[in-house]
Amino acid sequence: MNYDFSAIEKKWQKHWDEINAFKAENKSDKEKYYVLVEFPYPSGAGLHVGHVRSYTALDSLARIKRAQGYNVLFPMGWDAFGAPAEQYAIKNHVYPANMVKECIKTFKNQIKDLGLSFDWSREFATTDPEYYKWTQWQFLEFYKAGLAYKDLKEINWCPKCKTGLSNEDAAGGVCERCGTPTTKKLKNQWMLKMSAYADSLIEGLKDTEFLDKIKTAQINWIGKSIGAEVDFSLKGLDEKLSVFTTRCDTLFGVTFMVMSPEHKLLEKYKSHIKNIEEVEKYQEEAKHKSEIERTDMTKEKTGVKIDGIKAINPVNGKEIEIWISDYVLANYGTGAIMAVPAHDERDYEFAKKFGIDIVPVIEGGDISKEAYVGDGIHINSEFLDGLGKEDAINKMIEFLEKNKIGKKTVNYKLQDWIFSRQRFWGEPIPMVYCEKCGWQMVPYEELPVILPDVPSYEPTDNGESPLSKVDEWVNTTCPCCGGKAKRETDTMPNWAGSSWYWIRYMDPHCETGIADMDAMKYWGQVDLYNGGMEHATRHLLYARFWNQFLYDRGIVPVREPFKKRVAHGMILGENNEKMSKSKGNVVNPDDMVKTYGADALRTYEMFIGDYTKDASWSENGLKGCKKFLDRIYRLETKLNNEEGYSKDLESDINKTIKKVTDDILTMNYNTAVSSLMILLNKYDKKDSITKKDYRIILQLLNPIAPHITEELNEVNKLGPEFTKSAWPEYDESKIIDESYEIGVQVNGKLRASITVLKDEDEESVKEKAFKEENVKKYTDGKDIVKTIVIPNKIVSIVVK
RNA sequence: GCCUUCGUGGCGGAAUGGUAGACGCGCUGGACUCAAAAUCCAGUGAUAGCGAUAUCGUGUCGGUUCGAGUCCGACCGGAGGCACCA
Repeated sequence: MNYDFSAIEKKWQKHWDEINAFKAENKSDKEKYYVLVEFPYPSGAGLHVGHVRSYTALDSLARIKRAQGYNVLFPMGWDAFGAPAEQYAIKNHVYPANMVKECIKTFKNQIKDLGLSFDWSREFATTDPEYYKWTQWQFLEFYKAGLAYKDLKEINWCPKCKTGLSNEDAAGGVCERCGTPTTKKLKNQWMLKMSAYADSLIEGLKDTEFLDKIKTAQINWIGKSIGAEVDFSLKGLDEKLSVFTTRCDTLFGVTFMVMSPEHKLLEKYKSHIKNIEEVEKYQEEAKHKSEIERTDMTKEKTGVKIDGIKAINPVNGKEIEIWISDYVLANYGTGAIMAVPAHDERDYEFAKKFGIDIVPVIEGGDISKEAYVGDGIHINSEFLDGLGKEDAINKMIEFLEKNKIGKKTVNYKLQDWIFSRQRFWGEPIPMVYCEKCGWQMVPYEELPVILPDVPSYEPTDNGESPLSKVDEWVNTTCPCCGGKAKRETDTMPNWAGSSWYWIRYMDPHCETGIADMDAMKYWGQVDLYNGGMEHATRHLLYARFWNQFLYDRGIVPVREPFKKRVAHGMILGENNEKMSKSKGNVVNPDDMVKTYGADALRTYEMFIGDYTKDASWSENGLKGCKKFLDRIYRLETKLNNEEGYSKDLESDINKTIKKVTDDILTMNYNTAVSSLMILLNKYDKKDSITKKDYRIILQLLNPIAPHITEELNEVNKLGPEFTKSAWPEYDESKIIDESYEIGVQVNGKLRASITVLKDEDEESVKEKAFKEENVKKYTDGKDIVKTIVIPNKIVSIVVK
């Protein structure tokens, strides 16, 4: 159809800009609604059709909420620190800030072309000094609270990126950025004491409406486990080796102990170890293995027996061997375990390989074949004999605590957040080191610590940040004594800027704090937060931790930042595979907007399928949606001069108002679009429609296809602009049908269908059912066992 | 291995335990046209039949129910997450 959709779209986008149609006010009598979509990384590749999907989805929701009288905050900004900009800088030897500016410009233009109702007056980038000033300020808050500390730590190290990584960024033993297997490296790092919030992060989930799978992912990541710490004394030494166990009831089955190769006691008692060379060789090997190699479960167990040191089992005084093996992790529990080969698969495998005793203490299974990990009655366990698992654990803890050889303990997989990166493109950590005074905070009036330009953006081979080469920046004076001091040259991780950005949106230009308290109190929680599943355990956990900390410091008024979290599905290529340049299946939203228009692209992406599930792209599907909009356009030729709704459309119209409203607010966009298609089909069957008929279908479609609907509403003089109109209500009395066509089943098989009045008398419905020829055919001459009439639904006849 | 999910036409996908396949794509036939595109009309799960209709049909096998895509159990397959966490 030839109408100039590009001109129409441009016209309305310009108009909305001019009248500030989507500006959210911080002072309002209206009820607030805060919709947030994760801000994008403005990469050079530009917008992806996946962005269009989630942005449009939340946009249509925001538009309805506004029309329903809410003061809606729907902001957009840029998460612009991080790898791609830095990679580009390294390659082209340019300061990343300029490149980032260019990318943001492109991204923003692409987003603007889609007619999304973002409040652009609140836009910012995490790389703006006005923004990262406050990121640095908050770091100092962590420091003041004792939750930011520098520590010599075994950290995850990516040999390719030459930087340290948090545990979250090195999940699975590979670097999140480049996929290189990570190794361990001892390094002085800034850490945030996230572990202090482990329980609080689990507890807080109760106050959110996250999807269960997101909650589960977080709970698993935090990995809380309740057990006991038990002290084993070392024979002939005034020393004890502590272990953490969830099964202290199996203590009588302990036949050896295993320390991680990194365990501190190995260094301390070096002189007592007769085979120290062998031990050190093993330690060296473990160090050079990548995390993947170390945690590969299919590999055979390895280990070295420590010759010269033995432990005493505290419950029975038996002497047991101590081994070192890399299947024991240094950073979980105490870094050492008590091994119960009879009832633990890993210990069993180890014991079998090295010929260590296996003593069963729980009845069941056959320990000559495998470790028995099931429940059962305790045996060979003196005072625990005859007890079940729960009782035995309780009794043992009581025993341990009474004899001061152990206590009940809780352990978490969640570690402190490694917050240092030896990279250039990140927020400088605002700390100064003075030989005399130690670590000092950069004074508040000197914030932000501006990221300077450097001669080279590459990470250095010695594992220091490129910033360390900028002498005039590094060398400074100590805020405490005024003497010579050096700046911290590590930068913050990519996740820092995104850990509080939703707060800044509430008051983006605030100069006295991260945001004004009144603004934060007004906007409160984000009502709906949309983002990818890949952020369920990283961004979302960091952000919640950060916010809970701010809450505890009295800086923000709410403890949980996000009320509801939803995740969109991916848009795959036409070949059902993830879109990628190498597969050549990337669809560029710009091209689609040019060819079919933003409205058609938006409608298609809403229609493509279940919002939360992956869907594959189909250009024919997009064409179909363009056709739908063309048909909507053509309705103008059918306008008559009658008032109100057409009588015969009233019921359908009211039903559609209800359906579209409910569907969009519950994010069932595909069925919202389809119900509008159904309504259009009804309109098309008629010779003419009224202005009111036309306006309502345009208004219902407006949140999804905002430009063309405004245009048609205007040129046909149907009513005020939709951005200035209240969302329509439906008339309950009009959506009730007067009659229904219902099925008649005989012995569960459909044999006929009859028309009945609403709530028609049961006897009369039965009568109609039995009058049907095809029903008679299956019931005549048979015993009618029973007849079930479900009002307005179905008649079910059972015969014999 | 554990956890979470999902299995419906040629395709994307609809279905509060109540007439499976809405809506869209594609395809077939027709109208309009010199022709094409666009548009409009009709048809479109499989099998049999001119047809009314019948049988089969929501991954497989069972179960509950008057009635199961939907609930329960076992299994098969795909996707995602976790995984030597003591």
